[in-house]
Amino acid sequence: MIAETAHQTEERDLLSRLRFAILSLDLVPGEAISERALEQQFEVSRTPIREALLHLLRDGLVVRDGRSYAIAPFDIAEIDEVFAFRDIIEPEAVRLAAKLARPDEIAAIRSSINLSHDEFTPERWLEMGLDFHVRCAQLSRNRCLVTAMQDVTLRTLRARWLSFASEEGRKTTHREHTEILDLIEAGDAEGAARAVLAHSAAVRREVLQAIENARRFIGRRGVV
Amino acid sequence: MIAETAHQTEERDLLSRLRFAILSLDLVPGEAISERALEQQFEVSRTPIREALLHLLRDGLVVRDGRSYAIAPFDIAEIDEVFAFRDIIEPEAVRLAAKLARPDEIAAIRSSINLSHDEFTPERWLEMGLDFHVRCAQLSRNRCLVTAMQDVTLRTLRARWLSFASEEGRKTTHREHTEILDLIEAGDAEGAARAVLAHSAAVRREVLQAIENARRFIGRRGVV
DNA sequence: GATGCCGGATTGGTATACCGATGTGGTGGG
DNA sequence: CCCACCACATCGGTATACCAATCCGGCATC
Repeated sequence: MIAETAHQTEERDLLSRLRFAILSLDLVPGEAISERALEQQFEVSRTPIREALLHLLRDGLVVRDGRSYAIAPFDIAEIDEVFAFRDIIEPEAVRLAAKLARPDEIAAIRSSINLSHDEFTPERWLEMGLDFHVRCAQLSRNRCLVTAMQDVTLRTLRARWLSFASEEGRKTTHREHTEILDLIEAGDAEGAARAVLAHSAAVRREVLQAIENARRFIGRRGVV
Repeated sequence: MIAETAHQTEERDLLSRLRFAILSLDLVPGEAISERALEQQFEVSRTPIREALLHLLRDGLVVRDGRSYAIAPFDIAEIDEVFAFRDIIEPEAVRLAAKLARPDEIAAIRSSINLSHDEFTPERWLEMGLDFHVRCAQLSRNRCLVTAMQDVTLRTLRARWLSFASEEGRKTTHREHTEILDLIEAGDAEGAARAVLAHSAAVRREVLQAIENARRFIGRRGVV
């Protein structure tokens, strides 16, 4: 079990490295990329590159026009659709969570978000912050909701990356997450649903603002 | 544009062939499969096999335990979760559809389901029958809803395949689909939402019944 | 006879060679 | 000077060779 992931580590590592390169805008949105260029850049063969590209394609960080790949541009319309979709599934997810969650599961999430709140590294914080919603979805005991929530977080990942910097935003997020968790723990399904919707709206504003602020850093083809 | 998909055809073809082999129970649920065995069986190299397996993994028709692949067993719990998830997203999808759909789009879907009703080949019929819900989701103008609906249909694809045989079931499905489309066209959002829920419940019963009937054909490891 | 160990067969992961298609830049002709 | 055309570079798709890890079976030993 210890060495079991050794062969996966490299592939996971490549996926993470590629994803990080996209998130950090090292690979600029809208830019065409080729398997062979990435092969040289990341010093691995095309086979794992292809596999990673398929994942990123699924996650919406990479797009294909015809035969060639490109870094996905910021798509305001898509982000709107993602948030609209989130507003459909997440209230229902936390309603189910409020009914089904066990205290120890809630405690685990609570310690997780407190931990991530103490950690300062932006990378860790972002991953934790996104993880919260997925872990809440897991409380619903519905795997479809979990994967859908994963999809939602992944598709807004880059936009949120733009907006992680603000200390105030972090504190707000932590407070709202805690509030949601409290309501789930109290079994208040409707309250949790409302809190989630409010949180979603706040994040949406923050994200769209961040894209607007970053617009000049990104090329014309970087925002659609 | 005509020959543009020539190179894709083979890969798509492999994916379709593999999927068909799984759906038709030619590859039995729960059975372990290896890339090299498939390579010989389908007479293509491992590279496209790997790619197809990744797709099928995502669609839930193939699972991994550790390092090796296996045909996904029928997972009753998962099917329940899929239908529960569908009951969350599809009512909202048709509500949006009822508000946003253009008459020509509805007409296109209507002719499509009538066409598929006339076609007798089970393969074509199944694809059309599943396509209906995805195309309704497209009317919502929300790509997340579309992909989620695609996911839902794919994850129940094999189970529905088991239950496609009945002529009566086909007629019922066609009638319910027509009814849903009528309500969307009339702009009756709530009526369409109710009709979709009723249809989902009917399909769910049908599917679970089909699995129960097929239980003896599938091995012990074929149903979880 | 049971058990433990070792060796070969098989697995997935990776690297690489080859192919046909596509797009592009340079050159020659109008 | 402009346009058409051809050669070449490069792309993604495919096939295949190689590797390390793992699994299984048989043999030797207790």
